[in-house]
Amino acid sequence: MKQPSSMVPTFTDRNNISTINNNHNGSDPKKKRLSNEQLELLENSFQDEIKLDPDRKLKLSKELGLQPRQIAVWFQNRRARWKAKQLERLYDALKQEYDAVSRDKHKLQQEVMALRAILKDQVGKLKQISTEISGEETVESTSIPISTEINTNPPLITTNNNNNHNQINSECNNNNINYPLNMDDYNNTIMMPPPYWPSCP
Amino acid sequence: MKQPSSMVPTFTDRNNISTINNNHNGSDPKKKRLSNEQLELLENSFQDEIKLDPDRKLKLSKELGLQPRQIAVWFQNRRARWKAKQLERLYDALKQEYDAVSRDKHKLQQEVMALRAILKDQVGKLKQISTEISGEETVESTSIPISTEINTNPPLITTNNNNNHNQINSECNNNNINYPLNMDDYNNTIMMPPPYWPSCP
DNA sequence: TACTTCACTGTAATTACATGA
DNA sequence: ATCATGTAATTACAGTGAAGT
Repeated sequence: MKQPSSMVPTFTDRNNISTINNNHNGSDPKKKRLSNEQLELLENSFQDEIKLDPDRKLKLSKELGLQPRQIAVWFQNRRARWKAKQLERLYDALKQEYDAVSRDKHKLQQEVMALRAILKDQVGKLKQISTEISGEETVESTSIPISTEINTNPPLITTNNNNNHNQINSECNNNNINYPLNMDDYNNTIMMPPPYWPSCP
Repeated sequence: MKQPSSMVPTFTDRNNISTINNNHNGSDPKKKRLSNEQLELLENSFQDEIKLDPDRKLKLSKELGLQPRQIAVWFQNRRARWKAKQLERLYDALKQEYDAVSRDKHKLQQEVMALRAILKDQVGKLKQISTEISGEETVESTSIPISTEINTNPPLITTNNNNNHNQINSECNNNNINYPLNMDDYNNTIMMPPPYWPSCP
């Protein structure tokens, strides 16, 4: 139905894929992406120190032929990216811990049940014996403590079995509509209709 | 009806400000913030459907007086933001689950120890009695199962006791240097020297 | 039929700018 | 001034489906 194709010249320039591009270290008026060399130096500098003092800024500015402003901006963006990545890592680590503790809990539940069974058995024996004798010393410590209300639930939180919440995107034709996106990341995990953003500040 | 200067008090009126400044380093104001009205409509549309089909795009484009391209870009960025927020929410939820399971585990450990103590006591009694009698029926089920190697560790992962990994930033003078940023989020949790990015092959 | 191209979608990463503390 | 954070826009890549060959 929609086949006008009379739109403005589409900007879908997926051409000029010069594989290992970024060879233009000269003076392009439109130069957007930083060259690999520049990136490498910036990256090294970042690894060295996540913060940028004015001296370093000026030094990098000269070395890379970029405006000091660009250096500052790059560092700010880099820190933001790093923080986002950090959250991701944190999540993964926590997930592992959670799984481990979950397993432990399950094992302990099994053990508690087993111990209770044994204890019951022992108490029975003890009772029996003490009855057989004469009932001289009735066992008094039959008070098996009641389990202190622990959730015997299944994992409860879904947390997506597949750990990789990043990059899945393989095939996800949910219905007839083709969604090139992983709905995995959208409707997954738990509740929450789209969250209506922190709507003012 | 609607005052042109500052309507919609629900949002911080940044659009007013944007009319004033926009004079940076000798560049014309190309960057444009969307008006609150536009944002509201886009936001509502986004809440309605996180994905943008061409029809809606055109419709919004006309309604808001924006290029279709801008609508698409806005939705893309909005999805990215939403996903980041989602990860944050996921983390918080998982953290809560983790804490709950941790508590359960601890309780179960206590219970196991208590049960073992009782059992030991019972077995002792049983043995004593059966010895007193004559030793006719030595108790055979003395095999208390060995705890199946469960970590009795403290939390192990730090995961920042304070749940709010966002916005802490209160005071974190780690050493003498004062970092205006929450080093909480930087050097916290675990290992990992700054991660040396996927160095772009 | 299969293969290639085109037009478009999407994500992910980047760059740059704006604002508030 | 810096920084964190939110935003807008750009770039690069991948996937899809409808032609065109």
